[in-house]
Amino acid sequence: MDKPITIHDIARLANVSSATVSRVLSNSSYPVSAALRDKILRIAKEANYIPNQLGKQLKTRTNRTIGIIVPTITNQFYSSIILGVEELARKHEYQVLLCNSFQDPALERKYIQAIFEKQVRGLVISSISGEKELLRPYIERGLHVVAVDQRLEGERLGQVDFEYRQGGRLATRYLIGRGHRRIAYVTAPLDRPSRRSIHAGYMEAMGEAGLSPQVVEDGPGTSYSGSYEFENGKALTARLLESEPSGETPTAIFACNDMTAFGVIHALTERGIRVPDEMSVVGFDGIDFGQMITPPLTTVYQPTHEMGRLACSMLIEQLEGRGRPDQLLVLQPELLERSSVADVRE
Amino acid sequence: MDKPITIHDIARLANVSSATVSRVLSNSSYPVSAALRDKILRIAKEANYIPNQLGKQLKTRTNRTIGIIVPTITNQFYSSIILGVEELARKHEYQVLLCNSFQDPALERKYIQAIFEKQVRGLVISSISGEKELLRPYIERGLHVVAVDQRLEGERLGQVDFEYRQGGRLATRYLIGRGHRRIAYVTAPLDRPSRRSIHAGYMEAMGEAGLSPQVVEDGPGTSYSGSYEFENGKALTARLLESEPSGETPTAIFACNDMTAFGVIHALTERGIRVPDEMSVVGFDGIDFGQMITPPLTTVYQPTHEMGRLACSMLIEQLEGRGRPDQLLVLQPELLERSSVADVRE
DNA sequence: CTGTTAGCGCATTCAC
DNA sequence: GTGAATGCGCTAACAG
Repeated sequence: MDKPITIHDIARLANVSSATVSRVLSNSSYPVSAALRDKILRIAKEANYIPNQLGKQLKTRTNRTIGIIVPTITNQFYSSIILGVEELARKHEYQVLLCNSFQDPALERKYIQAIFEKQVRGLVISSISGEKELLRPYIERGLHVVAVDQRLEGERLGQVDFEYRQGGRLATRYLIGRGHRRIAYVTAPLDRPSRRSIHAGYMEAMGEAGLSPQVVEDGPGTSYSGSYEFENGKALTARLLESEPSGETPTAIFACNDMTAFGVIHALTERGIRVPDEMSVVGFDGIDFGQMITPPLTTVYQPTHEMGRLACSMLIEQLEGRGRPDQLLVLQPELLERSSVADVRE
Repeated sequence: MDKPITIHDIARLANVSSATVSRVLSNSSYPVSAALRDKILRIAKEANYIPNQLGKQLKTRTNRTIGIIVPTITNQFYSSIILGVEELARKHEYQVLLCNSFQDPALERKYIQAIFEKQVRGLVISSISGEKELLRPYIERGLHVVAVDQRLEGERLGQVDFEYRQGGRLATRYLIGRGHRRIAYVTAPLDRPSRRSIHAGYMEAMGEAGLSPQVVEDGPGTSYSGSYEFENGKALTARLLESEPSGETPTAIFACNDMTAFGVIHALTERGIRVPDEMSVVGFDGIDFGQMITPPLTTVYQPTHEMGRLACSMLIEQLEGRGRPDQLLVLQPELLERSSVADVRE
């Protein structure tokens, strides 16, 4: 573990100046005679030269890494977004600094600060705290931000959003089309825009069909853990089933996301209620696991991987001076029809 | 987006030298009078000073970030490890540079190089290519490595390993204990140590019980995609069911990991074969999703989150000069009994 | 085409 | 206690 060799070392070895070495080794367009170039390249190779990017970065004020902040990587919804981001980052020779915020605004704040101090100037974020105030000072100092999944009100940032409301409508209308009249909506706390939008879409579709909505919502303040969504789906289903007079039991349950839908199906199966024969279930997300359970989950598909790719692409455009800093991309929902919904039996 | 302010700026503002500012702002133990300290702190705050870690890192040759390379973050097995790593990293004020290798040795190589160039000196890796040769030159130059999940033969690196063989035995013996005699083992290519070990454990347990093993292995060279494991589980099950005379059909299937087991269950269900009544299934991993499917998957539990934590802890010990660079930690398997296994009906 | 010089922002000798 | 000077490794003017 001897002292790492620098361009000066190889400059000495080659009897040239370190400037020339730099020009060659950094692929500068600056002209250097072929002879010297070859010689330097050869010597660098022999000496096993490895450039120190810190020096380069400090000098050039560029930094080929982008930060990414999501609630938790364990949720496939987010890991899929991250994969998309990383895929595009790789293509452009960037690397990814990953942060899990656990929906904790304090942590979020700390990470943003740390990222910025490391001179990272690109950030993809799925923020829950939704405080654009948090980001603003950094943006003013040159941080480029693309918000994904969660809409962030703010002028100077890119957004890859999703038509959640339309998704809520789509799923609900689909169920109505299959003959369902009593459709429950089961949801985690309506404390963020995306959830409120899905809920609104559900309400709208129910309203236009003259049906009365039935919403079961978890109370706020539940601490965030890896399997919260799943447990919540189970709990809410229990509540739904027990609170209603049996004549009023819904024939279909629409869940705010796939993980919750898994919990719903689990609770149903546990009680001997067959899906979809006795109860239809629709989720929201379209994560891969939906196809692995029995029955495969019918759901509203969100192109997470694509969202990650787009967000990263947008970000890199900004970082490299192309593209406007306030681009808004809104992706449209699609219904992913699998096998968890049946026509209602009259 | 004006020029960022540096310690020199605030030195000027406070009428002191930048050295003094540095001492105060970097929490140096070096003595500075209380009066100056307060003044500098105040001015720095007013000016919204944000330190540039690049400068600091270049000078101090420290770098509070650790790299992590895994095949793919989309597999909950790995995302859970990462979460563990990140959790401990956060506790020690480190950040995490994430890389997905997609089991591609070339990519792996590229990432290691990039990480090293960024002066990152700590790496947690779940390498598939298993070439310790790849790592050696970097280790010699000061990279600290902890291998997780996949054993890497090499002297100068930490390892958090798992008793795969014992896990294979455990699952197989469990099935035998429940009365099964024809137990098939369904696996992705036996091209890495962990898989070979599980397989060996299976063979051993079958042998000692005087039973004949029945192994279905996928051919090598399949390209890696997110749902490979699942698809493979389906395909291998189909092969298993079709190749055997019906009298020889196994009563239980042991899969090399949970995702594969999901595929197995899926294929079974598709064919109207009920789990566990007509066929028992055991997985390997213990990922969260196992409890969300129907029936909940009985499996060999691997404490992935804990593995991530331990790996990171080990790494940080090394980075900070404590702890030996060749520590080996071997975690023991446990059987996670859920509902996908039934006693065999004679 | 090549070399000299001067920093990027910071921490750290060494004088005082 | 404090400041002046130096350099981490690299690139980018500016001369030649």
